[in-house]
Amino acid sequence: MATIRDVSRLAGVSVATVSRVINRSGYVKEETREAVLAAMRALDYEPSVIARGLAGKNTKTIALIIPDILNPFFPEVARAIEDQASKLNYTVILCNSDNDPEKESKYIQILKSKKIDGIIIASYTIEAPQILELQREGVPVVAVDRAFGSDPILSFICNNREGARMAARHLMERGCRKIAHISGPSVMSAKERCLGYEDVCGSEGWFDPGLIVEGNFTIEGGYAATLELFERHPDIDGIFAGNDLMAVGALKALYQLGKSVPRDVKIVGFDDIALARMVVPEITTVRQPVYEIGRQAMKHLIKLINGEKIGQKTMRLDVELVVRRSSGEAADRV
Amino acid sequence: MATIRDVSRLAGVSVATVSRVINRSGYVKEETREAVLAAMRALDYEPSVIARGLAGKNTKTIALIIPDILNPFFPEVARAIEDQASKLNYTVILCNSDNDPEKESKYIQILKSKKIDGIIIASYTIEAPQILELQREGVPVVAVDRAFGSDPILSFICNNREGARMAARHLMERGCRKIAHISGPSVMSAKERCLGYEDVCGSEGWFDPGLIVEGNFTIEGGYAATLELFERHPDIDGIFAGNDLMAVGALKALYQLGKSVPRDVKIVGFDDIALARMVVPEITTVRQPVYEIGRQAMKHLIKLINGEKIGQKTMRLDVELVVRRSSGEAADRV
DNA sequence: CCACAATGTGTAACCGGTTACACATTGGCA
DNA sequence: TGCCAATGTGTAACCGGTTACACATTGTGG
Repeated sequence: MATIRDVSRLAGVSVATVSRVINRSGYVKEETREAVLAAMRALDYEPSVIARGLAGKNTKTIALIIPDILNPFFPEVARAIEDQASKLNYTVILCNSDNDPEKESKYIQILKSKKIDGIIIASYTIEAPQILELQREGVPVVAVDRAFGSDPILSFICNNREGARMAARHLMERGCRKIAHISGPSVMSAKERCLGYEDVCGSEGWFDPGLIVEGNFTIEGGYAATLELFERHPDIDGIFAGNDLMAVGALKALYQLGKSVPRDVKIVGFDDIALARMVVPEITTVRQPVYEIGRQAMKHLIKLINGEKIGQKTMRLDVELVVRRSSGEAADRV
Repeated sequence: MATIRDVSRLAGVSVATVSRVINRSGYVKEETREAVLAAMRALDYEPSVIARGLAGKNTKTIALIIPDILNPFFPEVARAIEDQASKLNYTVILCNSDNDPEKESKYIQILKSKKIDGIIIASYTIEAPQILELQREGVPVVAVDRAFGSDPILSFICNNREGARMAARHLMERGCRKIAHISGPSVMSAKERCLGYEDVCGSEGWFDPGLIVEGNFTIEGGYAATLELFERHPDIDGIFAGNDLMAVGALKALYQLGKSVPRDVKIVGFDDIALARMVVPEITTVRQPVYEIGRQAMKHLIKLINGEKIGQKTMRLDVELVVRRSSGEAADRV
């Protein structure tokens, strides 16, 4: 690969001039510029990102830390972020943390030694102090799907509580008289969804705290939670699952129990991952604007990288109810 | 962050000695070694991967080029590779190519300028010459889920043909008398699966070339293909789909047609992605050892990176039939 | 006891960029 | 016309490692 010195030699100028042309910095006579560009083309020259990084500039690399790419929610996040990154000539390092603080720390250590420009993190385990520490060391961080209260951390999440209300209201409108909630682990987004459910159902005559069961955001969790729910309350006719995975688990459990969806029980999930449309019946869900969240996260990370002073707080994006078969009319065939 | 010179100063030795300690190269007196290690610890020193890379060593970074992380097959590949990479202190750059040769080239260009150590590629579009060119430039490449005939390219795939035979035989054993095949796009693995199907079914009395329909490896493709198949052959009682996504599409189509699975029609997929266990009924499938493929790919990529001379050819891993409900006894409830 | 290998350590060039600073040259305005 | 700002370009140090080479020092066999 050609180096900047090869180019400078061929163009008959100094390396500084070539660097100026590359970075559009300082003064360069138009004539010289052309000569340099010609030389670059002739040599098929591509600046070394490594050398640039060492010399104190961007490495054009960011890291995405997620719990597990096998969880179908995260490929959507990853794709959105990678798309944006790629458009901006950035490259994304994928890190699966398994929500293990130790793995997380190890990764962050390595990422720092690689001088990455910034981190987008979606983790249930990482805590504010750790992120603030990173920021202090000069590493821009943006969180997604995770909020941090009043700490000055930029994060993009959706309006969980309002979405949950929409889901619960929808089930009520469809005639459900006993609606259960399968909640997620005790992270903020799961709690907010639970609160939204309580906002709508908490004051109903049929409400009972036993209608809320934890499902760990997994299919298995949703399955087990549903079996447990029906043991306690055989007359449940609506389930609002804290995410789509648990909704799918609920679907399987109901099939097992011999209940028909949506005739006997209606289901609403949350997230609108692709899986929601893959199962039969397709699942009604609250769509998170995942792609938009990824886009915004990346966009703002770049701003932070470029040293722009922007407000570091929690940004909430609107959600949308997507009605499908799982909450449809009982008469519907498919 | 402390630098190697800080460490050398504190330990009272030269940078060369520190470097020797870090790399376990050359001679270093045990005493000196300890002093250096102590200094490193005291300063919380971590060598800069960037500087190392510039100085001609590994960047401890590899790239994974896949068509699309949203296709549920690829998170499994990505996870396997990332796990291995992480164990070996490597970091993975994720690239979605969308099977677009232009995007692919752009990525490869960037990756080279980042001096990554190697590439693992899973792409239907990339062709042998491009990979050979990369190799010539000194970039180690390993392919997964893709073979390249006689070209000296190391690739890991599964035994598609034998797997397809297993699937077809299984359907026959389960009593199917008219088995259709939904094939994938014209890439080698899809073709091999089709051949395996023909090996088993081609000589049956009921066989008809019209029983093979292309489904593009997508859910929608599988759905459409199934509708088309049943229009032509309403008496089909078994479907071997070239991958699980198309099997899920077939499942949806059959539900739509009012056919019961497995009573009226039995389905077998291929890959054993997590989705196969998420739908109802769970799908019988031919399991690719995806994790093992990822592990091997990464392991061998490292060997190539380390300059080991290893045979550059297609490696086939064994598959396994995983019997689930979609091909189960008609009497089965779930 | 000496020659020579094995061991131990430091100096400085190098990887390929960026950039502070110095040094022209040009041009506009008092 | 003279002076100063704006423009244009080059030199060389620097980023933080690696490593060839030079130069001790120690150990060993004849």
